[in-house]
Amino acid sequence: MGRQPCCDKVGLKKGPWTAEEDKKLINFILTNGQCCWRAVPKLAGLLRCGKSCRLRWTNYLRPDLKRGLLSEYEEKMVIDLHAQLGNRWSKIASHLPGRTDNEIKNHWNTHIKKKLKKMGIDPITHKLLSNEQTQTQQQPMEQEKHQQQCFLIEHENEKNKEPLKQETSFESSTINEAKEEQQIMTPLFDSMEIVNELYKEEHPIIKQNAILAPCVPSSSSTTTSSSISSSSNSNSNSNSNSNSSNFLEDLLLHDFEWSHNYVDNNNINIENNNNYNNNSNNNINMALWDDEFIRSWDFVLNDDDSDKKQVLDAPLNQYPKVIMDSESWAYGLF
DNA sequence: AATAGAAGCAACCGCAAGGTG
DNA sequence: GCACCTTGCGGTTGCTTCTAT
Repeated sequence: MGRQPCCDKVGLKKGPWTAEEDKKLINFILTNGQCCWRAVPKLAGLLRCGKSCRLRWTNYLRPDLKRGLLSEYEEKMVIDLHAQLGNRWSKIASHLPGRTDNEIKNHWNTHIKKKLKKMGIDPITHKLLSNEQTQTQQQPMEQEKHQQQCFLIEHENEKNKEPLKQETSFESSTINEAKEEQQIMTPLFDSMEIVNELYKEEHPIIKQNAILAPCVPSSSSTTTSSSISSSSNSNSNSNSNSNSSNFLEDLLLHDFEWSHNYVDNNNINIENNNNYNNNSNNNINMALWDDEFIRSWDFVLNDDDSDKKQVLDAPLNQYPKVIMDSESWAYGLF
């Protein structure tokens, strides 16, 4: 007995999602919440299979997603978690609020893997590659590798003396989890330290608040440098609503995570942040349901704004990725 | 300016796990 | 325990964009 396909593929659309499809999906989930994905396309009027809708929502449309490149700290975490968990991207993603398994997987395959290889580190085992391998793969990098090895040995010794403070919370939780899961791999070196060097060597330092999309109360206008944000500001003044923080709750979106507490991200040093493992309760980087964000949903639902209409006609992926805060999220789409 | 190749990433596919009757 | 269904996961594909020549 063959397995039933997830959907009847005849007549269903594939490939990149259009803005119109996105809008339909968002509208549907806004009004109905996340329910049986198989039924979603039919009810939402989409010629997609449920699987595709779920994927689109979880990987791209979900409001709590961060956009843009992984920050330095996030990348460190990915490497460290990968050393412990292997290719279990969803597990890794669960430690990085706002990031999807797909995103992390892609980033690993396109960026981190290369960097590690370049440094003579096997991205699978997180151990140093053998001399034969590294000689054939990267003779020009020989000197760099030697420096790396020296660094590793040096810091391994330092680590024995004094553990790094910033790692304590994160490591304890991940290690506990890894124990529960009968940890498969044990990295030879502390990958956090490996990556510290990695960044020294070739990765430009990126301001974290530029990547992590800080969210501030609407009274202090956020300047995330995107034209999308600035255009939304002018639009948002007309329908500002002090009660709007309850707007989505009114729509009974039970599957969403309701956050009422702002954290002033300007004062947050992510390096010292121990809340990463607490993402469901203290999502400090994304205060999702701030006024600006709610207004953007308002716009989504009331799409009679002809000014934005023309933007809707082009597929989303034709637009450059921008640094998104919660305000610009929906305006980035619409 | 044109073109080829590389890089990046959204989306697809198939399988497995978990839930339900 | 079985059959069936839905959801989640990880590997892979293929399109778009970028970069080098």
